Amino acid sequence: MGMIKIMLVEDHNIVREGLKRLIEMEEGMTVVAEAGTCAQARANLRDDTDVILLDIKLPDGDGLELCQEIRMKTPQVKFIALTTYDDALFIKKALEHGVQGFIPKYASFDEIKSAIHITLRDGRYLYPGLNMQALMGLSETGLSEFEIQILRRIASGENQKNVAAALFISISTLRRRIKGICTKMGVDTIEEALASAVKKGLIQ
Amino acid sequence: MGMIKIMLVEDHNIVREGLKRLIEMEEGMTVVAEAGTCAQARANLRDDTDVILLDIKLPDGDGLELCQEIRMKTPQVKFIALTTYDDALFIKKALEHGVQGFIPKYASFDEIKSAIHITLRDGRYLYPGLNMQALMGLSETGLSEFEIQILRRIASGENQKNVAAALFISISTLRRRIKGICTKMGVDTIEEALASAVKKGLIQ
DNA sequence: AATGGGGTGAACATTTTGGTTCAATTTTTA
DNA sequence: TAAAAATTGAACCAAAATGTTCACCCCATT
Repeated sequence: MGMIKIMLVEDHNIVREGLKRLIEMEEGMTVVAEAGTCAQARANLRDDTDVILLDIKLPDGDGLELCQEIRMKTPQVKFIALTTYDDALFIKKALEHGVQGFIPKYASFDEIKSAIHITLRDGRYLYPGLNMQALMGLSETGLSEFEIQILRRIASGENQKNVAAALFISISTLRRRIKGICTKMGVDTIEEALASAVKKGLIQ
Repeated sequence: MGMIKIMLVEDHNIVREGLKRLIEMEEGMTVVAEAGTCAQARANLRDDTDVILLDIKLPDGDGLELCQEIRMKTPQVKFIALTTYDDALFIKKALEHGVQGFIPKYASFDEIKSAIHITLRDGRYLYPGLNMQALMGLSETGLSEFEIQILRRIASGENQKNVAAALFISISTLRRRIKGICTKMGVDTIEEALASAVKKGLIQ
């Protein structure tokens, strides 16, 4: 019959066990596999899975790569990412990796249930508040990929001379871009910009 | 009878609902109150609560201040903090605010149950792995409160001149401390140190 | 063809930060 | 107490980052 087969990939046992009990209490849903790491997910994946509820951040790697990998093997499976408010910026990237649904952890279980049903029916689902949040998060910074590259390199200890060389721009331009970054982020120093960028998950 | 009355303070609805179901399934435990924010926690607090399972990070403030506040009113209540691996550094601070128990979110529910029982029996509980993790976390950085102050100020956009003045040390000493911070953190630049510190939750 | 905007690079001066050394003071250790 | 070590502050210099101005090129508009 039409039992929805769900796999849980989530490193927090509390969340995973809680979700499992909640799902098992529902009619028409069952948890067929669980994993707390990317490695476990690869091992425990079952071909007949309908939906994978996936935590983006896993102890042994990025959940998104895992997602892309699994979709090669089992294209029919739908992914729903469990995000936190901090992860809103990842939505764009997650979509590129083939995640069809997004639901924040602060959502209620009823909302998760409908997320599962709607994702299976329509092939996609975006939690109502997330869309705006993501846009807000992006417009707050509005940084281009290039500007984020600059931040990443500075955050990894390179000086401006090397950053400019690595990105094939002059020191002048680099300085202009840094100033632009600070303006966009509404801060005064590159240090403040870095702290803010890390907080927002723009750089790892 | 000896029913343990539990309050849940946790902003992620999934976690909270899951915990609630898990607890309600247990003999001898019941959830008497819930909250997703500090404000809700103040409003929903009941005098007869035995244990509060508390997420440190809440949308409208620090769970630790809330903890201290509630302990004034209802001293008999025991607090168990739900931490993530990133929060290990907060253990020391949390202890000062009167948290008696610590359990990471990646612990299993069975471990949470025993955490609750042991905290009530002994007045304290520390998840086995956390102690070492916390020490590792601290030894990884080993930064003093003063050094963290420095990072915080630089991260908020102050230049070294102002930081030194604000902390009543000379520029020479400040520079020495900054160098010490970089050495301790194993990085080359203050920018890299900042990025790392934000990642580790040392500064907000 | 002329105009103007956006982006880039160079060339200054100035400020800020980092490297090094030395003297004075406090704290620890023998 | 005396010696050694750690901490602080000052001075000087080098390096890096920032402020400012100007010229150039590309491209779209007129």
